Amino acid sequence: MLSDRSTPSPPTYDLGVSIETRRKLLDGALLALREHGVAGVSARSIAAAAGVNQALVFYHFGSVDELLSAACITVSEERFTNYGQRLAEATTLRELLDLSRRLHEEETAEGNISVLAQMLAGARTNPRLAEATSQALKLWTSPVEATLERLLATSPLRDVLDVPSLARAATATLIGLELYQGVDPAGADSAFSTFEQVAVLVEVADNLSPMAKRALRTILNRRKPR
Amino acid sequence: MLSDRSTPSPPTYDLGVSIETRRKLLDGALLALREHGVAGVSARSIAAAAGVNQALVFYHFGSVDELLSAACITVSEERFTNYGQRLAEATTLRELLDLSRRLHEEETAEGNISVLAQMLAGARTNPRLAEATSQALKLWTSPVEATLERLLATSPLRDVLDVPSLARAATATLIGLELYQGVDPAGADSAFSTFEQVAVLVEVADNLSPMAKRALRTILNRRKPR
DNA sequence: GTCTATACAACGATAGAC
DNA sequence: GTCTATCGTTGTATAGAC
Repeated sequence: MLSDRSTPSPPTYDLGVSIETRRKLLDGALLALREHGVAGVSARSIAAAAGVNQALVFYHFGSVDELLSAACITVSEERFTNYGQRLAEATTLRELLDLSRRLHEEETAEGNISVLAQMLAGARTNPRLAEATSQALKLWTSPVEATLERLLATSPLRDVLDVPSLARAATATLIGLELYQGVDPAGADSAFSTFEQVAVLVEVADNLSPMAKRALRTILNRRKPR
Repeated sequence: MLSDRSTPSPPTYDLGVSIETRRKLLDGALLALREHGVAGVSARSIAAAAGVNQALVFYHFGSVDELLSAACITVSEERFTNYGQRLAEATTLRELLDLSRRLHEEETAEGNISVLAQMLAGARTNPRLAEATSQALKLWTSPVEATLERLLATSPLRDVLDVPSLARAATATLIGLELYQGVDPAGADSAFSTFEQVAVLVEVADNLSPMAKRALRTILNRRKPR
């Protein structure tokens, strides 16, 4: 962000207010998705959440799917910057784990994981949503992937646990837990703790003595699936 | 199953064909849910999939939500029997893991995991679906939970990895991966392999020498979250 | 760019003939 | 129990006034 300039100019350039409206629609889409889910989201419910006219959905984005796609990608891009910087600071698996928990709590509280989960559910039967969600998900996994890659660079687990796959598996688990939350909040919380305990197991394995590491690698490779 | 009796009697008691129709509707609901997702499922799409009249949805189940709920619970109950028996045969974590993979492949192929995922997505904004999905999910986790409980009875991991939570975490992961499959099939596959590798890590930890087990337990307890 | 008005399809749900 | 027919609502999408 550049430092502010003199006069209290209006928030945007005011090209006929269109940019503000686009912004409202993008936010409204996320709000509606969180409130009604992919099953209940519509041009009307989005417009209501955005506080604008329903016809503007089609004027600015052409269709509801297109708006949902744009909203999902936009929010992911905005979050991505924040993520990358904070994850770059982690120097051990333990720090990464602690940081991940905090980031996950933030995103869950803001409803962004919920948005992703709903988009993924819609993506199963809607190619347009699938395309957009795929892009959005890459934005979320890539900083985690980069961090893992860095921290596991010298680990014996590296050629047993494929790093990109590990990042994806973790992402999938967090999304699964988000959905689980809706039907069993207490159970989802304790499941989350257990997920973390298992992650600690990875960390422990990574801190083994050189001899123990070699032994572990042998065992894991012997049982490598597929 | 009792052994068959003499005459080739009709498949059901034929109380005006109603039971057959109910069955068709239940199957149709699952089919429609798999094909159109929770966002696109409707009384009409279900009736089409079932090959019956649309009005019968309301005659037999009162509402679409009610039918979806019944379908989800019914398919889970039917699967539950199969599961319980096969899981009871596992005598080691390794066997449990292999069996789980096979069961998961079967259920994914039949589209049952997809149904569960779509129901969970809908459940986030629909209390009726939430109630039903909660019941259905318990049917899936409980046999896994019982098996884990049995196999980990004497494990040092037992008071660190809460067994019911472990079963839930695994379920959530499988559901998350199912959704991931829709936007990145190759990525989801490799993520699944990694999930299994991590599971093997649990198994390895469980096979440690008594002394190593104690040391591990100390580490894990020290880092117990929350 | 934004609004009102409207076309038209699909939705849940019910009434009534069979 | 099952069907046809239909009501009222809500959905996407567009035309045209402002």
